[in-house]
Amino acid sequence: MRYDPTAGGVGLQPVRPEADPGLSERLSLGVAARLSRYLQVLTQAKKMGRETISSQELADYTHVNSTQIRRDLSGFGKFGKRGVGYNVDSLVSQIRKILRTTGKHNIALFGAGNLGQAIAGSDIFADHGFRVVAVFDKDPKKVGRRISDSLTVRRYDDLERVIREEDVVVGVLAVPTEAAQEVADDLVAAGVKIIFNYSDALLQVPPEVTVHTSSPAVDLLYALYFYLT
Amino acid sequence: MRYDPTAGGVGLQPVRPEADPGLSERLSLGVAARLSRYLQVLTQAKKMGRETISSQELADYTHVNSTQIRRDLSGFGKFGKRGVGYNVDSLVSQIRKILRTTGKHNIALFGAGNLGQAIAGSDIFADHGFRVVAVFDKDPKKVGRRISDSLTVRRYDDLERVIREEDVVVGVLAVPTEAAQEVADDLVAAGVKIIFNYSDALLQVPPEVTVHTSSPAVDLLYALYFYLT
DNA sequence: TAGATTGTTAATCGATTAACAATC
DNA sequence: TAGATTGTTAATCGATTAACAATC
Repeated sequence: MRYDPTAGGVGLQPVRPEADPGLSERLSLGVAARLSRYLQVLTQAKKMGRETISSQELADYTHVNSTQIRRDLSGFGKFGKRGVGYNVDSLVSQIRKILRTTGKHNIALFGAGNLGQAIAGSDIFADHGFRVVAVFDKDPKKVGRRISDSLTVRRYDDLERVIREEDVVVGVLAVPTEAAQEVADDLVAAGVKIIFNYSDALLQVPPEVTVHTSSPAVDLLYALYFYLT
Repeated sequence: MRYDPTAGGVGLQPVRPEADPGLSERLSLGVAARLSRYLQVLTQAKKMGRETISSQELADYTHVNSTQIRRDLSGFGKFGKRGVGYNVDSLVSQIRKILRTTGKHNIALFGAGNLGQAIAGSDIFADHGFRVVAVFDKDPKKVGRRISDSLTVRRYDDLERVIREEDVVVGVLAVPTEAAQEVADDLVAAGVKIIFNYSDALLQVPPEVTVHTSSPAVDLLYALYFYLT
């Protein structure tokens, strides 16, 4: 592909030193990253009513080489039909099975400002089995406010209890940069292992916790370089 | 690294077949992607008052291997000091020089809803030399509304003129999925070559136009896989 | 049948890692 | 000096690509 945002492919590491030759072998980071991206495009294609899709079309949308895509998929079975392509529905469920993300996963959202409301109101997460089950804000004036049909802003002090009761696995930070580290610390203390950071804070977390920082400017810089040269 | 969002590294392609051994050689996609990420961390580290940073710290924040980082940088000069690390300020300007993104670049934002307002109000873009110079919305009720100190929502019909007059190089779509393709078409017609898409639409654009679709759910799915296994 | 697209191989290229001398 | 960290090499592994037979 010409432009790869997850060009994070860039920067992969081995996952475990020991071998596990069975079917239950853990995916490499690269394969898992790419399968996730195929899933996103397939989900959207399904919404648009597409029944089949070719590896070339998937390549156009994901910026992953079409041969690479066919190879990634054929490693798990013969999902395609020659001369036709892949059935969208069936490929979605196959990849979900491979990624073991067929279940529902609960998210807690921090910050009920513009960004928080935008996230709560969108279905970018819902489409992939993630559900925002709680929204927190430190501003007492916002507590109790209705954010969507099913969400009301909660008191920040209830964080630990809510995370336990609602079985939250991911914390999403839509708070000001100055507040991000404190929320991250509280999430770590509450046992959350995945943090999605929309602020530009550099978060300090223990090694067992994964932080993903959203950085649209990085993608723009990258795109711009190839535009300028 | 354990977790690579730009793991887009995943899916890189050769840029040009011909060789160009001079100093003006174009960066490979992987290198450009990684340099962009170093820049983001360095910019934030600078904000936090850090004077030096080691390749190991950069590795922790970017999820790129520290040897890889030292190698990427040493390809352009000896920027570090043994036993000390890299000077943050000087590394920022070196990388900006390499990426040729020292100038200012103008962005037009589409959609003045929650997400659009969040983007206009943040400095994620501003920190990297991008400036939102115009905000558009199709809703007549929003036109004329003040979004920030310097931004007022404009009429969508003025798109072409504004893009020309303001020298806009990037269009950011913070519009509903249904509206995204139409805006993309109009941007392409106006000559914009980089589109940043926050909707989950699968945009159809000519090959010379680069689309980056923000997909937080993809990153979550990926992080979740390694959490579950 | 003809056209399209998968599944797969083989070759190349770049990323990743460990290791360590150089040096601040 | 002692400790830390860069710059660089060499080995390995995975991504990328072209090419094409298989087959829908």
